[in-house]
Amino acid sequence: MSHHDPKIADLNCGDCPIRHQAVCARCETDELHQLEAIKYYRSFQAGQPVIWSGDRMEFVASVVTGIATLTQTMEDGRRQMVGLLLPSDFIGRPGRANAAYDVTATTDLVMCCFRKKPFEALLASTPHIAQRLLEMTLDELDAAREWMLLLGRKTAREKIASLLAIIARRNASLKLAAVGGVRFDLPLTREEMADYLGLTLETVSRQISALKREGVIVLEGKRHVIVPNLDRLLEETGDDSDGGMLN
Amino acid sequence: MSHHDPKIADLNCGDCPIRHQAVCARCETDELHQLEAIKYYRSFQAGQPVIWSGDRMEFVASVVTGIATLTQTMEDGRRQMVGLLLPSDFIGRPGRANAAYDVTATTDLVMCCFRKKPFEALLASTPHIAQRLLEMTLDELDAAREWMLLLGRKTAREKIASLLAIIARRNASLKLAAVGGVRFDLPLTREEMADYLGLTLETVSRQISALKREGVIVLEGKRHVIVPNLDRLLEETGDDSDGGMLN
DNA sequence: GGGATGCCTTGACCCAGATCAACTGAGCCG
DNA sequence: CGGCTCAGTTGATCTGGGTCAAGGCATCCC
Repeated sequence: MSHHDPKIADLNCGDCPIRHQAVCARCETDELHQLEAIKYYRSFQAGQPVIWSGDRMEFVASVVTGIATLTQTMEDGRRQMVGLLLPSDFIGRPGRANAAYDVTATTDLVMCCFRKKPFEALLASTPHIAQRLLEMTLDELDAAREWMLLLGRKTAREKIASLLAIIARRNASLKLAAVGGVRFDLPLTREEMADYLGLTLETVSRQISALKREGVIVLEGKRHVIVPNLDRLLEETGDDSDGGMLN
Repeated sequence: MSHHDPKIADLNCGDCPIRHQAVCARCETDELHQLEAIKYYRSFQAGQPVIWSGDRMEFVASVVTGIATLTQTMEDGRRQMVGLLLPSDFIGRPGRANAAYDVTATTDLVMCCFRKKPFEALLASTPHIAQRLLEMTLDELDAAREWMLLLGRKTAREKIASLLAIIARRNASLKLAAVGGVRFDLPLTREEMADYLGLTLETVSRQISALKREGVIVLEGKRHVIVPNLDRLLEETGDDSDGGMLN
């Protein structure tokens, strides 16, 4: 990883790729300096655990690059992913000493960590940080509730289509819906998808094959997906067509 | 309802039953006066809709007494409850003009509403309100994630046991786990339970019958539940025995 | 009283998705 | 090169919970 980010360890907040999306988004330059004083970067390789549920957490953090997952595990091994953390997403909970979920890096990951105690102090003294964190938490709550509908009521096919649509949409917005369809790499293994969707990996595989067979998606290798017609995919998600204009 | 709350409409915040749990929990008396200036009460009868998803919302609110539900509906009628709102819980999202979910009163309900615009102004100027709202939102996010595990991975029996345990625990804490077991009334119909748990009402009914048959619970009528042995019920939830010491 | 309605229960049957198992293919290492 | 591991696919079979259908039992209203 060090070859693309040779200096990530001394990255200046002003040059940070998530400067305007993360908890620090609303900070003025002086507020940013205060955050800068308590931050440090940590990197993880794809597949590495970041924290185990129940571990003491000495920091909170923002994802800078890469993807992490939040999962819960039952004693008998059943697993449910409860969050997918993308760049700018926040990890940890102010006011809580121990992690509530397992956090794992699914791709190479760089996190911007803040020591917890001083961060909590800043939260109390810097409304811009508290406001932004509230806003982000409300967004996550909405996402969690949307996921509850998926887990409780959608069919396997709808679940897969919904997951692909979420990833596709995220990439479509960046890459301006190129002609010839949206294309992206799946950041998750079949098993991780299964844990996210409340399915088994076999069902995930079968449903992906079915969508491929019917031309809704095209696969290049196992991980690279091409969506020739995004509306077609969206129809398969079970959501109402006009993506519900909130806000 | 008016016979227990003859003067709910001019209740003073100092006498409010949720004074120390709701968004206002941390407010000093002067801050409370500011909230008091923009508040008004609204009552709903059991079964009444409070807001429909997509409706313009001119207020945010706290539940004072009674229970409300948050549900999402798909075009074809599949429904998933995504939140159960108990006294002190917060309704609405600052910064959002339209409701994202259907809100329904499942019992007679009294809400303490704040006009949205001035509430948002107070949020920005009164850190005690913002802090409390952040804390409450983080708690709801945790609850939503726990529910994701239930929806994605638990069996029908575990789902029912988990729901009963949540309600039982809430009552046990109040009524100091009386000898002879916890007892409570179910605040939800079988169908509402089904919508909460991602099941059908028939399955809910069958699993409740099974728990009754096996002596895990005792029913008095359709709605009154007695849990002779809370640990026994907890074993059926699938959660790890030592309710995971967070915080 | 009797019909209507709402909530709940129970039975019979079915099917979507889980489970169990075999197999492919790519990368990796000795 | 051959064997190993890891990720994914596919088939055969099973089953938990859904679906469809029939009743039960209060409550309410004419």
